[in-house]
Amino acid sequence: MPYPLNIYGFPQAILHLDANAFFASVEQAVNPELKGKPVVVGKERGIVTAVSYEGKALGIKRGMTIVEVQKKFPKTIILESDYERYSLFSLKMFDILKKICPVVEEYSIDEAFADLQGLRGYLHLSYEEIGSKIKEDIKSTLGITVSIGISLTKVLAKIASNHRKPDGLTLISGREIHHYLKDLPVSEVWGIGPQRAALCEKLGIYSALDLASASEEFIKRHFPKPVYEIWLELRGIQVYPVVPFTKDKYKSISKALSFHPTQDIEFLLAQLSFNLERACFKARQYGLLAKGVIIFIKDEEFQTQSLEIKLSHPSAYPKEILPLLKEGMDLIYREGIKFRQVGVILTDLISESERATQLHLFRVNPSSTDKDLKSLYRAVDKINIKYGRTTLVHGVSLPVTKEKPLKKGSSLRIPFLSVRLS
DNA sequence: TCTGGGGTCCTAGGACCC
DNA sequence: TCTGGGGTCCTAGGACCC
Repeated sequence: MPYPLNIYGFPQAILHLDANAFFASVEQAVNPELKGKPVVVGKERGIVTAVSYEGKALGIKRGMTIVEVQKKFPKTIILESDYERYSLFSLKMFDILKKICPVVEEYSIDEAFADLQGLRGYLHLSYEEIGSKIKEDIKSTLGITVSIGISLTKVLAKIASNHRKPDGLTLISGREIHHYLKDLPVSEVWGIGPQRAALCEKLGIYSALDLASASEEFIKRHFPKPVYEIWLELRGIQVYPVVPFTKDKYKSISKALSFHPTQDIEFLLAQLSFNLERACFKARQYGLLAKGVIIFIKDEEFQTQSLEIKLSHPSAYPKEILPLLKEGMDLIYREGIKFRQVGVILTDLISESERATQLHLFRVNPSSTDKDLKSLYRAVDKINIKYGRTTLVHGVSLPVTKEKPLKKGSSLRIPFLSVRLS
């Protein structure tokens, strides 16, 4: 098993931190009475979004319906999720991590990577001691446990943190890699999903070690680039860097909702319009404008069709964009076929300030309609933030809001906006 | 759990241009 | 006018992640 690099120690190291059953753990930390008991989060959605380890031991899994849990495991404590609380814990958890290792990539609400290169000498601690310290600090401060993996690359660090949990600490050095890959199904490697796993199997690759042991030439011939990168990472060669910037800019913003399959074009357009409104609302909240919009529809067989529309100027205003989407919809809608989802993606996002600079550069004054739109939507946003997101919608979107009417809601049409009064 | 929503990145094929 | 090769850019659709 040739591992050409990094077998003599740890010239570089990446740490992966994974909070265990995060949402449920936070609830248990906040309310000590829940400790040691099966706890499930997700009451408001009707399906399980997180399960405490006590619940997992009983056999409760993510995605189960709440009703099923109540019936089969009546002693389970079922809670609504509280994202603000989880975000706060997440923030504090990452702060603790950053205090010890400054180069941190916040990967998701409950996961992070850290670059440990050079830290041993600086902290006078071994990698193992660094990992232990992080775990202890998080446990004593926040009352939750995390699993930590340390290895040469992100992919290996992921495997390490996953190796023992909850509350695990696993180091994988270069010369130990094959021990950890030997019995690991290839489908459990980060970046190998169902499709690539199936391709692996067809080629006689079953374990992560099978993949790592294949020749470079073989990998390049049979797999797309991402798998080649994973192959390198499995062999201890860093491809994916730790990116320590907090993501504050979106590259795209999408909104889509599923519904019972239908061919009712009015309804599909309403969905499209409603999704556009939601996406634009989010873009405006972030001060972003889109230069392009993609619309997509999924039929009953989950086949997707999409169409990209370029905007003549950056916008986050449904009034301007909607007519174009209607035209686009005509192009991808097929008569006699039922669809289960339509969605929009705002792409090529730029910030409003960039837009302003561009206007300045080209000595173009924002037209009065531009300003009107801006102030109109500013007012709309204000109302929707205060009274609920479907208080003010475009008339076209109305069939969607009718689908789930607000209590005591009635509606009133004004030229292109509809007002729901409650 | 045959399929929830919101993201990112990759790729194959066509258009267009020397 | 036709043929050929090669680069770049764009678009639609996949695949994967949490």
